Amino acid sequence: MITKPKGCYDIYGKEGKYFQKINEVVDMLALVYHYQYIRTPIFESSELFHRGMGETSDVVKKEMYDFKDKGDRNLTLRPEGTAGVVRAYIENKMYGDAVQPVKFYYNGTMYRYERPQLGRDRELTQFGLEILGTNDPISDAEIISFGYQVYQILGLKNVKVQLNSLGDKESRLKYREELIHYLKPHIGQFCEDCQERLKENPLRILDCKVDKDNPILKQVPKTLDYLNEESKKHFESVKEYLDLLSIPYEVDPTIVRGLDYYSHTVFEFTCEIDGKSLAIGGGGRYNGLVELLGGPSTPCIGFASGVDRVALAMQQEGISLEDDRIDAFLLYVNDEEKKYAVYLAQELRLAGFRVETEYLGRSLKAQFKQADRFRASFLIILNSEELDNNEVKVKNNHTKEEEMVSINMLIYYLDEQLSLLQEECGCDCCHDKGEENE
RNA sequence: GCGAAAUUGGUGAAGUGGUUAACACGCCGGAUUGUGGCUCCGGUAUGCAUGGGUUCGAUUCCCAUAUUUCGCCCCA
Repeated sequence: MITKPKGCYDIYGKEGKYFQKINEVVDMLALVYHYQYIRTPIFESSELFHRGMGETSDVVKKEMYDFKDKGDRNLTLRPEGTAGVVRAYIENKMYGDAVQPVKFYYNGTMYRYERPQLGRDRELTQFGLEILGTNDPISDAEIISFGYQVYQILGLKNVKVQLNSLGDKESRLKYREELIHYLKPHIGQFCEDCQERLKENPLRILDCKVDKDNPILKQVPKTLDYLNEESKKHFESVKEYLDLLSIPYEVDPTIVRGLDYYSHTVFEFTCEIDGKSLAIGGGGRYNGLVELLGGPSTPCIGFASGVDRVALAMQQEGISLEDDRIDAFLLYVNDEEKKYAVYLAQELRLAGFRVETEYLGRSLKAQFKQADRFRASFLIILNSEELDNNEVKVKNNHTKEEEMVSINMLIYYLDEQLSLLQEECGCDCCHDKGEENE
């Protein structure tokens, strides 16, 4: 048997529906927040990601999906969306466009060469936003607002916004030095990994799982204390706008994103699931990246969220999706009826009804079962003799009542009956049956 | 990149070095020759991830590979 590659997933069925729902909400919000859709290549020159994300990190060294094509070009499956968008911005000289800032949203698959484990696949789906060309704190607030609203509209209850500021480059470097200086005398008390981290990645010590309760960390210098005046002002302003927009947030000094390109505002969205808080999205300001990749100095902010994880969170919170019952199932037995079923199915579908029919030539009994599986509101039972009289038998699958309906009137009849059903039956009795236990 | 465990039909799974691989759900058919969701009856694995080996004989033992799960590194 040919199996899917390691760390990849087939998304379909119920999970597929969650994906569709998320996409729908993102598309809708993108429209009203006025973000244009961008679709960049799934692979890019390796250099783009390697330069953008900092050559030294483990991420680049061992966790990129690098490959060579037949022309011996070094390519990499995109590990995230921002670098591609920034490349497109520079390559298409969008910094010269009349409309500024440039606001994009995307939705697509990303790839990471990692050892898979729960919630960490090699292929994952993310949607994301970028605003390129403004440093105004209202853009920080807008990005966070967009993300927050996606989760709200999807119905997630336990989403938290955690906010921090790394300050500008100058503040960050100063902070890093201070942190190393502070931790160095005590580093013997930390786990081996942290002792390694001190040199390469001291900020990561702050959210080490092993040492999180070490009292030394309670007194640790905070990024916020090392912000220069301008950075501080920016951060204060972002918070004010978030208040204005009634977006709840917590300032959390341990939010330090992994990539080098972040500066100033950084944030994460987490969702409480089974007592664990799971990051479902995150982002921040990356004022230096456009320049690093060869464009003019351009302030930007972005956000990305893992669709897989959002879907998981929705599932865990028991958010139910729109009813997927069909309106009518066409039952038939002989060939004449079958032909009519095929014809009628198209007519009804084009009139906007959700219609199914029998494909496997099963017994009438089996067709009834099938119709129930589809949770059909109406059963249309075709009978040659009745067809000759231009009539079909329509059975209301809720009341079990049957009625002969003239074919001319069928569309009108179904329309009326369905709205009646909806009025009477906005109840639980026919919704979510058999949808539980998952 | 490192470490550990798992892999039996459409699904959940039990089980054994030796004739027919339990049970349940599902599915198909019948009882009910065009009205189902209940009941009863019957059917339902080219055979136990793949490739080697040990053996008179392996799904059961050994090795390798693949995938999955968990932990580490790292986290976009």
